[in-house]
Amino acid sequence: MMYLISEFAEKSGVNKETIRYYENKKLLEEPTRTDSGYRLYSDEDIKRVKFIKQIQDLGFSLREIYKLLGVVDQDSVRCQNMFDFVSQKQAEVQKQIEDLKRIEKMLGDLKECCPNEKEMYACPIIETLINDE
Amino acid sequence: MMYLISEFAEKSGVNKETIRYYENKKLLEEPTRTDSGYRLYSDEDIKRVKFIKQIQDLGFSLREIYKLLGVVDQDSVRCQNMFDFVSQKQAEVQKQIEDLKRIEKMLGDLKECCPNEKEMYACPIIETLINDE
DNA sequence: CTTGACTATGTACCATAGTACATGGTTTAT
DNA sequence: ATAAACCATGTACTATGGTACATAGTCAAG
Repeated sequence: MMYLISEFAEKSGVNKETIRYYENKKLLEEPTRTDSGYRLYSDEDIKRVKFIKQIQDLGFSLREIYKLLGVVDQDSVRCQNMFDFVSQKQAEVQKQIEDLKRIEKMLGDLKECCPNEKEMYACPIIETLINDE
Repeated sequence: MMYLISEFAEKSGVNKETIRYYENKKLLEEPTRTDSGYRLYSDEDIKRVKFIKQIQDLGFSLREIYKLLGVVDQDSVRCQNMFDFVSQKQAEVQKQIEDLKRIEKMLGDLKECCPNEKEMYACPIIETLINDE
């Protein structure tokens, strides 16, 4: 069962420009072609695009996915590599969360320094930000 | 005390292309100029750039800062607006944290499904991601 | 045998936040 | 008076993840 690019894109849940973009970025192999040069895709290819999308949702960049797929395509020790990959990303995400928590607290602190009369001209938030060096 | 663009940029902690970029984006007003057209900046301008940088670190985009500075420059009801601005961003940051927490948990779950023998060929993580539709 | 729908390629464009560079004018120092 | 060091402008380039479009070839139906 082979598909032309439009049907393939639809079944994969992306649009066809994205397919070509992924091909260009080496996330997808060069597909087989018809005699006239039309790209042909299989169900395996659909799985691959869906995999890309799934893992992209987990915060992986296309660059990271590219590296990961290189590992997957090698088809050896891939389990260890996948585990390490996920672990590293988890650590990154944990750090992002910590960073955002710090920012969230700072925003809360800024609100705290606001007086109740919010119609005043002098804004303590602005003063705080400017003078806090 | 007036500064040429290089000294101004250095005192502000950004480089001079960034200054011109900010001017272009209307984050900084058109500066006064020398007879020959050189930009001249004051200590007030330095405060403004530092303010931009401070609030940028809190997760505000330049687009948002532009709007915010519009409010600040009007110099009326600015405290209320500033308070609302910070509150809204805090809510956004809280949502980002929740999203990242969900992702962090999913990454943890993926690791859980890994067997102890990490040398195997079949990778449960990959299977999970492909079949999890 | 022509029209419409599909495909190919390359390139430009979107936002974001700048950075870098080419070309030309100005100022300062020797 | 000339070179170094600064400034001006405009444009192109960086990364990211695509989207859109112009031009041209292909395929199926009527």
